[in-house]
Amino acid sequence: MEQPGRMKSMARYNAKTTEAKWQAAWTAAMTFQAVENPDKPKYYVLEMFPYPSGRIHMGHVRNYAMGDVVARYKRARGFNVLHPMGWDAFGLPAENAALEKQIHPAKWTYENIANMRSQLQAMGLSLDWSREFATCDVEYYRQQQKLFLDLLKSDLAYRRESWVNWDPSENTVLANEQVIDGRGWRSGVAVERRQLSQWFFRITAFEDELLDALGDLDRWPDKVRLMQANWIGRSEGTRLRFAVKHNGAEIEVFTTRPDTIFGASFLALSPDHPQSAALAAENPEIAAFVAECRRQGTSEEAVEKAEKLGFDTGLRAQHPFLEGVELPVYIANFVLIGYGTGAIFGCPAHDQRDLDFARKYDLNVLPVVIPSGIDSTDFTVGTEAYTGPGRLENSEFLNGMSIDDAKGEIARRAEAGKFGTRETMYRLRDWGVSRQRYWGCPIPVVHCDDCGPVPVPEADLPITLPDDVTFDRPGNPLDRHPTWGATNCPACGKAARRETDTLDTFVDSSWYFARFCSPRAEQPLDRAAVDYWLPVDQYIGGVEHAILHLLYARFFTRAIKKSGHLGITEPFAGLFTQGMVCHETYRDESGNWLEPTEVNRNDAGQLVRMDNNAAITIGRSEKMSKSRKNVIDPEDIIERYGADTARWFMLSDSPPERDLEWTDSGIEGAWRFTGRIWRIIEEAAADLPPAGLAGPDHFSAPALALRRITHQAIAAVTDGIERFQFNVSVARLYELANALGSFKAGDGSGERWAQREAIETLVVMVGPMMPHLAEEAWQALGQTGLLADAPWPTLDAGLLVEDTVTIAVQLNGKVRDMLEIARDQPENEVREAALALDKVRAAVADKTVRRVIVVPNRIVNVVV
RNA sequence: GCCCCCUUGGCGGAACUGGCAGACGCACGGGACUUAAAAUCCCGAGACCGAAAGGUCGUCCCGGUUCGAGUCCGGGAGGGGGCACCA
Repeated sequence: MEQPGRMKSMARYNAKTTEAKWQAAWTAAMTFQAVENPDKPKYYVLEMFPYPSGRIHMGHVRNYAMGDVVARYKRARGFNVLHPMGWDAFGLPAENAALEKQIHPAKWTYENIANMRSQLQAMGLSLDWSREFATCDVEYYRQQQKLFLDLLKSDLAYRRESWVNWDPSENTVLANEQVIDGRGWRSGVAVERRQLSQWFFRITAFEDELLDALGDLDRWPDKVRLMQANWIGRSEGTRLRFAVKHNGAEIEVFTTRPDTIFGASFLALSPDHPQSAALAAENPEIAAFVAECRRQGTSEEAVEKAEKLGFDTGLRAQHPFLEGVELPVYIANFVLIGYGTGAIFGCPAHDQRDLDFARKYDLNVLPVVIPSGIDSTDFTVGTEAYTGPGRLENSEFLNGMSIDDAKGEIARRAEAGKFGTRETMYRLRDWGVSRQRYWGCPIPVVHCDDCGPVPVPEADLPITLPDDVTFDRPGNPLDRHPTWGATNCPACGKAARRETDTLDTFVDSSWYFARFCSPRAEQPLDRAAVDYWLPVDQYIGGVEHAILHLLYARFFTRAIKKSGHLGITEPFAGLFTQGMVCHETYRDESGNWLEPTEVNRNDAGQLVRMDNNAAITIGRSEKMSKSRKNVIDPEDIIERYGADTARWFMLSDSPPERDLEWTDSGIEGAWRFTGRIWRIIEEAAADLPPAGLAGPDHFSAPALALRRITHQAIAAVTDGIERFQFNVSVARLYELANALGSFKAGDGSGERWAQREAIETLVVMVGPMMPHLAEEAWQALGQTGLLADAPWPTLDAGLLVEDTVTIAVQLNGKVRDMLEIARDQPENEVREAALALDKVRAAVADKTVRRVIVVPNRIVNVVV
């Protein structure tokens, strides 16, 4: 195969030198440095900042290619664009690297940043690098510590006990992903759940607001808004108190279905419920059962999927509405302590989990909601609970009511009898921000035996991480550092210990977008700068951040607004979530994954191992990942084809929100197109009229036709970018290039002029996607300024509409013929013209025309 | 388990608000250029029947609404995502 760099044809476009040339030109002219300018409309484009893993991957290329299209396009439309870049630089991988490679997390991180920065710079992104920072910069986390103190002041940060995954052999807290089948990923030892005193942010203070405001985020994907709404999980329900028969205790349950109370056949407590603990203390069997439950995973999924298990405590609770009816009290593994009251009443007929449980423990299943049209005596519940609509039966005073009325009636009676209240419950829990790790922002608090936790005075900030730490032993290096933790209480002066927890890295990413407005400010944020730039007009990133990062950032914005750091409520006015980059997977005969570079196509067209020509198995396409070895290194691609080609391929074909399939032929096609554009320009440039010349009054037919195509392309490409359909914009650019490729300019009036117009339009509109090639072409066309500063082409709407239209003529809904007719003809004329067509006459023949539907300029449907 | 999304030629996909399905690209076939190849350029192409003209079928499956459905509604199948310490 021919090497791209050694093409012998007339196209001498050299991506490597050209890209470097224009990158240097943009830097020299400080083209992308953003300066506040109240006279210009601002536009803040932001891609989710990367974790500095050391190398960019194709997901980054796709993300930043999209963001750059928006940034450069908005610049061309006259906006003052802010497009910054930084590093989400704290987190676990640096500590893992420290452990594995004996390299300090800071050194590892900053080396990675340097490497990735140069990789990103090779992409030719229109970034303002003067605003760059990393969240592990002392200056950044110093400002973050101030924000933490403000959260403490406004009572949005607090401390309480909470459950964690504890690895007893490594003496460390594990992330969920570090727990595999209930065991620590490194130690292989069974993980325990343990309570630890930890810091929390009171996100629940904004739960209603965070939910309700989703409705106004109309430039967010519905999917993300729905995921956040489900996450917050507001539900209206009733809290009911049940009296326990023999010990006089009470059990409070929360239910969203109080209407089904007469179908209740048991109560169930979470294993983590205080009463379960009390019972366990007296009964070793219960203690064993609770311990068993704690070995099951903590995620909602694990809890819901596990076999429903219960333990009959022997306690009996009085039914609140049925004298003499007692319900057994179980401890059950499917009741979550974190939601509601940690106790439920079970109505098996109308809840699947309760039904599964009831079948297992042979409890009564009494239907109390009957679907309309079915007699209650005919209605039975087998293995599937009935959760649909209906009327109440078998329910005393509720009989005949709708579900909603019955819910209201129970709540009223419970409130009147003082054994229950209406209540709104949320699934959302406060945000636990404590991490027992080194590589994070130290929490600026001192623990004093007398005063308790005391905030560090602002003047004493930053609390910096000590450099002399080791990772040869498990556990938190801050905790076992010989001197770092020792200090004096800011309140009483007595000897005290520093907080050794660091902040969740989601805190770092909850305000970085605001810091970009004034990255060197002495305070966390400069009000004038954030008031000018915020909110982010277009945020772009992976859908994997749909819930946590975006919800935390929305919370944090509200939290720091309370302290006056900024004035906005919602940080991201527009959000776009891109799809992943995928590639086929390859395995050899023994099932080992193979990299694409280890695989070759043989003469028979089959993929084989490059080293020994052995057959391989091609697996389905999956997200590029190191574990499956199906990765393509962007650096190799940029080295071989150039950044423009890589960017163009990322934007072609696949809709941005969907997954993109990486193929060799796809990148080859993109690369061919760069050559094609360059040829079009080289062949035409010499014969074009000078730049900036006014057009003639009259255009020949071919010139006019080309102008129509040009302006139709302007409309379509612009629309595609505005609607985040870059693949459609790309297709329209191909069409324009195709039209130019076959256009032969003759002596007809305005033909050369129309050709220049079309070529310049192509170049300007290709600019946001392939900026280097476009700059080079712009120069070749005799332009003196930078294309990056050139305006977007102006649409002449008069050239969009043709004089005649082709109307499809249908008979009973099936297309039978076409009708060429002047556009915007009166309806009756179109109808007559259609009926006069031979095919229509033949088909109608002796039948009566019952109806003729005319859609102007589109379609005629003759119904016989 | 619960919640959500997706499904259109050999492939990626296009189709504004219910109005000509398959734009554009990839792969493929034929041709031009070339000693030859590569590159480039031109032409072809949803499937089936047909020499052709033309016809029939066709947007995962089944049903519905409508003059008209890829698009709206109901049911189903297959694939994917999220579910609280990965970032």
